[in-house]
Amino acid sequence: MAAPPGLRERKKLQRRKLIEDTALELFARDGFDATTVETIAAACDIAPRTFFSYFPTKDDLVLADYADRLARILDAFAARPANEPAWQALQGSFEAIAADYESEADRLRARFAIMATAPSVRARSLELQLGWEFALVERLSERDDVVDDTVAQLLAGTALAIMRAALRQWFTSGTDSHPPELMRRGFVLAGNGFDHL
Amino acid sequence: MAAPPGLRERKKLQRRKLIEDTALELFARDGFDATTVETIAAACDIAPRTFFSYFPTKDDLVLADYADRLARILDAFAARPANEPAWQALQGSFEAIAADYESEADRLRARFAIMATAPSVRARSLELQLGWEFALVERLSERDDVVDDTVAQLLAGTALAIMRAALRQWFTSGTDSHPPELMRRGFVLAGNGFDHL
DNA sequence: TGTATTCTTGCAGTGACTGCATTCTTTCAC
DNA sequence: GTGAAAGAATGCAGTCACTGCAAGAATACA
Repeated sequence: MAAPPGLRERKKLQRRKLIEDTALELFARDGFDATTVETIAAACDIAPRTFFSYFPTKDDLVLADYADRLARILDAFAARPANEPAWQALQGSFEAIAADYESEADRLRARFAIMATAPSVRARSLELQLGWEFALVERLSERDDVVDDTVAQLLAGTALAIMRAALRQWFTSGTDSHPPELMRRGFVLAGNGFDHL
Repeated sequence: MAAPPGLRERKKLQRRKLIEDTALELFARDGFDATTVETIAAACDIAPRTFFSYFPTKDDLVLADYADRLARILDAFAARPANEPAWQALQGSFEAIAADYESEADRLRARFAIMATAPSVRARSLELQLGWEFALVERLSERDDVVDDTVAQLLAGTALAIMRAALRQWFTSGTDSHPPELMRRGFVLAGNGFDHL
């Protein structure tokens, strides 16, 4: 019951993907604000009301992959050797998803463009990332080598900051940069400490 | 023309403060979502339309002090000795505003409560803080000791992460903690580097 | 095939926010 | 002081995201 999850389930996923792709195209063509939910619905041949049973908000549609992304980070983190230092484990996990990012450059670049013009999406993105931070804090707190909650928050917060910086760098700099490298560089810098800067 | 800035100007500031105070009270009493702009306007004896000439959005009303706050950070940063290392200058600046925070505990606690229940405010808060980050990156990039843009983003991003962690700590932990100390602690930890954690 | 379950849809409504035109208040030159 | 110019407050009509609800359609399952 995992391979063919029934017609209903299949249709739902299919439709979800259709909405996402269609909307992203419209956003790219006409802009995020200029594209109404009604327009998206019409382009997908669904009722406007139906849109909201697939995505909670228009903003969230743009960030639809964030949930999976978080799951990937947490999985990667959990898969790290138990005796590895916390910071190193974080670095490894984030480098792993950096590789994911690289393989989806186009989609992410489109999103970056949307965020540049739609403050609400940018804001929501940051809020979701704050959720990642909390999830990481939780995992970090379970470790033996991270006793202090403040330390856990600092580690997670810095890791996310590194990620944002790396992605920003990736998008603004030329095409010759690679997320995993940028991410690693950030982790190394923060790992060594900022005191000598 | 700076001391008595004219009746018009005075009334405007007065009214702005009235709206802010009234709204914050209503939010505390009835909740952020349950308090409509119309209600706020009625309580202030102004037309609903007028509200929006004082605050761009309902969210922004809650975060009305963020602009001043940023100005304070930038001022503090600019006032730092020129030969001081970048990270140390950041630390000094953030400890300075941490002192501000401590003297406004009540107001900030009220805001913290609002953010806990109103995701849009939380999101907007993070977005405004991203603006602080950019402003700091700009200032950092002007310095001789920060040549690399990635480094500037890392420094600023981490500083903001430290600030958030410190404030979170302040609000969740007992009343015996002090923002400047919490802030300093974060800066020291990040200053020393996370590699040994 | 019939029935329960799970969407999809339409409808009516709320609430934030905007543009525009109007009216009122403050300012300022005379 | 008076009158015009500038600025702010207001009212109105409208857009758009988003919601609850109830009816209708599709799917699952016995």
